[in-house]
Amino acid sequence: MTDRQHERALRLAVDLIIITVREGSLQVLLIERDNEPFRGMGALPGGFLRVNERPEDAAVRELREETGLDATRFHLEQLPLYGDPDRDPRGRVVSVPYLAVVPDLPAPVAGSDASAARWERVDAVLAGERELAFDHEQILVAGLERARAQLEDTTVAAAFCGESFTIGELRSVYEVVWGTPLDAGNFSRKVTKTEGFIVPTGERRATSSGRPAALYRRGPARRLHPPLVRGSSEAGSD
Amino acid sequence: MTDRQHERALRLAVDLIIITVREGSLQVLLIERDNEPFRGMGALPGGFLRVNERPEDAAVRELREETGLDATRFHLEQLPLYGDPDRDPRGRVVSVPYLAVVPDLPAPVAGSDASAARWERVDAVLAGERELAFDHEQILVAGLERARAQLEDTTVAAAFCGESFTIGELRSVYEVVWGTPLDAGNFSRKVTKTEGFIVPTGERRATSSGRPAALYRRGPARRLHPPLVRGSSEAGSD
DNA sequence: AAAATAGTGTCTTTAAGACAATATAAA
DNA sequence: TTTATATTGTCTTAAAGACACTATTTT
Repeated sequence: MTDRQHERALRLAVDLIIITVREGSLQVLLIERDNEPFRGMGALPGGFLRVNERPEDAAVRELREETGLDATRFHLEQLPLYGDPDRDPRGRVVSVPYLAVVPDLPAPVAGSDASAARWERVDAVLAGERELAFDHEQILVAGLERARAQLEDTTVAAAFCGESFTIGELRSVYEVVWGTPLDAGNFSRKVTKTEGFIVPTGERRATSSGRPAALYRRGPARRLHPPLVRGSSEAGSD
Repeated sequence: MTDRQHERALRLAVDLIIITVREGSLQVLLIERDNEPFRGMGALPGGFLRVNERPEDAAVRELREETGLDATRFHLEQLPLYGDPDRDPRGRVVSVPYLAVVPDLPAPVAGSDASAARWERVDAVLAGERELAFDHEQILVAGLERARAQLEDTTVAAAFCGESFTIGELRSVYEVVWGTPLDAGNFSRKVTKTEGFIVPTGERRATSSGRPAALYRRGPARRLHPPLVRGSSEAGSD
């Protein structure tokens, strides 16, 4: 078998699904492509793997280059790759998606390469208001489903919050990401009784109105047993 | 940025973690390498992706070439890839693992390419009795953990069994894969009451001794809710 | 006081898990 | 009859879920 790699060299790309909860909605970090193909369309941040570079290192580097974010502060989870031969018109590009869940950050773009990086509402993107380049919508959908599943049996929801947060804020993360209301009382009991999920700081925070809530920070536990199952509670305030 | 891919071309390989329950133990399909590097050592079946080939198609092709098995009959699940720059002494090779759970098959090797394919006990391999090439032991361990987790909330255990099977055989799959005994009565109730997991054939099968068991085949359900949780029952026959 | 949100009490239901009891076969 | 495995019964406990109720703040 002859070595004809030069005919159509295979390249490996990393793509980043960076999601957060902002302004009461689930949002994803997108860049605007300023090169062909798909010029002007939205895309997940990402880029090609360098020779002798580990995929995860490439993900951290690309995120910094394109958005100014420091991914070493977050947990990046590698998801199954996308490798259809014709998924990229530029040639044979296999994409490795990385998922990160981050708190509401002040501004995604610092003094960065592609300064067109910005948060966009996931519901708007999936409703077709913002068309994504390549198969990035498909990759995004898979990443979202993964994140939703992760909320069930990991403590990753706390990664959506800042350093300290109230139980109501944490519940809001679940509600926004899952798109379903949860019973406030039952949720409160669940997270406080799950060893190591959240630890009280002793302080309180006054919200706009109502009784001020106790503040917590993320605990050492990373897995939730028993899990916090989706599609459970239907009760809301209305 | 210059295009210097030819310096060290990146290749994508697929590796297959094919596991089964045979002779009362969990076994994995391994080949013996007859080329350098790692000549004579065990390895997961696999090989390089061809240009314009989808990764999953490559997995099916390599499995057939190396072991004679037809992977289109099984469900192949893609796992996170391994891409450290120095994981393969031949060059820059990124490996995509695929996991498949199969019933006890008559003989893995037909008239195949590498006729050295054979089932080996997972416990023996992990005990170091059989050293694996590359980082295949690490890949195997990740695949096994994935399979164990899948037993919890999917019906994949039935894929370890033949066309028809008894509840006891299904339970044995769980016990062998998880390495823990389960309570026969509780297990029986759980799987029969989970809608769509197994459907009775109406027949019975006489085992070596004892009351003959009813036969079932796999049902349409693919997910288990509520899940069948590991580390649950400690009770066994002794 | 009224409104709003935080957090607790309590009841019901579901399911897990332990383990006894029964059923049906072979030796 | 003994032994072995299958299957059902029953009780206990853990946890989810519904929802009423109390607590503490702002307006």
